[in-house]
Amino acid sequence: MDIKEVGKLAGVSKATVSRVLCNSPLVAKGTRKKVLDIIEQVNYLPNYLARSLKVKATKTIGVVVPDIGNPFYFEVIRGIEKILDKENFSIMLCSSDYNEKKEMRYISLLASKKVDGLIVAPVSEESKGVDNLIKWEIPFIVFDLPQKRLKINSIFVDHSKCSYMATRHLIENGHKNIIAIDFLKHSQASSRFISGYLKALNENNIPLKPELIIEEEANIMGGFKAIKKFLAKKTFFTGAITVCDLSAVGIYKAARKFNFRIPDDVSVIGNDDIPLSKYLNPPLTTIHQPSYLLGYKSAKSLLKQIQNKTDNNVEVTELDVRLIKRSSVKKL
Amino acid sequence: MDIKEVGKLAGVSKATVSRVLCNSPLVAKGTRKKVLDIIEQVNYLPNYLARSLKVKATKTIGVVVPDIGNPFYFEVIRGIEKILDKENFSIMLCSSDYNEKKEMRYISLLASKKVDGLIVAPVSEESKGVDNLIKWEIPFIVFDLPQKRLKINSIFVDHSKCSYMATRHLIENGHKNIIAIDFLKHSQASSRFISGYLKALNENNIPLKPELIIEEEANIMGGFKAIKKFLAKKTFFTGAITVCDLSAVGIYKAARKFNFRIPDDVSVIGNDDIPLSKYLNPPLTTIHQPSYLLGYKSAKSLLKQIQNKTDNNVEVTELDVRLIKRSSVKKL
DNA sequence: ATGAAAGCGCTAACAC
DNA sequence: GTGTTAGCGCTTTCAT
Repeated sequence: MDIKEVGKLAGVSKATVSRVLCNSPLVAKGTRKKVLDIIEQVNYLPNYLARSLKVKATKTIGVVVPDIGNPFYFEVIRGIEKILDKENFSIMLCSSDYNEKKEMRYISLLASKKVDGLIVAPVSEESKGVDNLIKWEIPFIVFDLPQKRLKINSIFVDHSKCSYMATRHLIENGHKNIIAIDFLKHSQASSRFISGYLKALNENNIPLKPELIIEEEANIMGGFKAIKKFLAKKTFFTGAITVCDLSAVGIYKAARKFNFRIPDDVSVIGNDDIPLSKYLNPPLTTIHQPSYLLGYKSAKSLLKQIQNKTDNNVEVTELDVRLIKRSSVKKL
Repeated sequence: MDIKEVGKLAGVSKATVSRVLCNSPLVAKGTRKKVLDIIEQVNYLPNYLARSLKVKATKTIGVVVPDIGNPFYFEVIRGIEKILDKENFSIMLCSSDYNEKKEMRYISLLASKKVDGLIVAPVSEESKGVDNLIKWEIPFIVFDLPQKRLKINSIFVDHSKCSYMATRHLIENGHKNIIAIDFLKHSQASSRFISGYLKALNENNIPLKPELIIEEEANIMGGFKAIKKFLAKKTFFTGAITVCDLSAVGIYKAARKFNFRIPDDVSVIGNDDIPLSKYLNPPLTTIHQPSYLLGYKSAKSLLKQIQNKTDNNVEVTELDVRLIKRSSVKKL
């Protein structure tokens, strides 16, 4: 069933049907009703594919995040959804699994599907996918990880600041042997998370022990594995910072399994402050990141970009983070 | 940049370009290379919109869930994503916010965008959106809430069984005054959650007190509000069952705010067993639902449906649930 | 092995 | 106000 057929049944041309579908004022009241009745009757469903091909807009935007299973990104997506829904845009969601190849593939895919724009949380600071977006002249905005090449719309949080604050807080509480659990990089990108950690150690004249740094998947299992490895190597530590709260939960898991206590035996500080962190046992001390806002602002900015094609000035916004003290850190 | 232009640059017709794009064997090796080189050179991006219009398939499926912010649905989506990704399908994600109107709107939207199929967790047992899907002859599968009209592909969990098990467990622990926090219905649909609760009370000769039943949004805030209202009315209770773990967390929140203890003052049992429940303080006793599997199986079944158009037998699968005893219930 | 041409379902410019 | 028509960018017969 297409507009042509609807037109035939209503005794008008397909152009007229199209007009009533688009709410064009150029159609007589009676005709409109006639057409609408037929549409109702035959349960006609417009084909947006055809429409999009013609008008060169799909009213959908693509979102690619590193891990759809992380509540942090969920919050971001909620923020995106909130504003996109208002403007009748749909979301196409992809999870790159912290994999640059996959990220690249998804970005191409979404571009081919002619999304009107993309919101991407790149896996590295030099995403090849982002380079292509520029080449293809597709509106997009990057969040979470700032990209090194400056002139790109982005809104982010300084990850090195997060790890710096966490490490410093631990140091202030008398900790010197602090492990850092970063996310697993599928390339040898430099890590802002580690650089903040280093800075804090440095400022306090604590020599770096490289064996205290580890990379694992940024989820519960990853955090668990990290601790398992440290324990196996009999590494001594009293504090831990993690790249995300989920990894910190992995430490909680390890604590039950290997019989150590948080914070009595090890103090832990997470990063991102997912909604459930405050209800953990013990409530997790963490660095709060404005995840919902990250999504909200990204979507808003992208939409603006899509709507006023003219306005080409780039916006780079850094959002604040703050330390949330709860009960997973003990003073030595 | 389109295939015609690419063809011109490569000195062939657009038909030939299309053939190399589709990996057709009917193109000479040399020609293929020539075309591929140009494509690479000019950074050509195929337009899947046009392709989809022609081949009548979009390689994307629509997913509509009641609440994208609930980790339970996240898990489901992870399961869906897992298998769809393997088959190179994309996901269009929508959140109906437990609102039937919105659910209907999204289903129409996705249908208009010509998704190849839909996975929907309907808000009610008689979803109007689902009715339309049948009319439009679009492949789909329903999960979570079984629909009353039988002949529909679905895979679900019996919610009345969940609440029954939870209530019974509380009764076995000596509780008689048990509140039930259901999700907020925007229509007056009957609730399977409540019916299981009723059944357990009945079997144990505990008279129903209607004032112990409440409907709130199925999230942390909703659970919190429910308790606030009970407290305001000085309702007496020692146990609580909730429609999802997030609502149970709302009780945890209320416990801190209003100074009661879990499980000493009130025992609580959640429902769905989100990944973080075991790390809560105290670890939450709950009914485990196979969320990831729900998504995984739904996607698998939908894909089968899409691929063998012939095979029209419907599959109705009920998945098992089980009580997970942790530490949020106290024996009276 | 390649090209010409029809057509997927729609919109919009143009004619009346 | 309404109809006719030319595309949007692609795939796919049908010729050659």
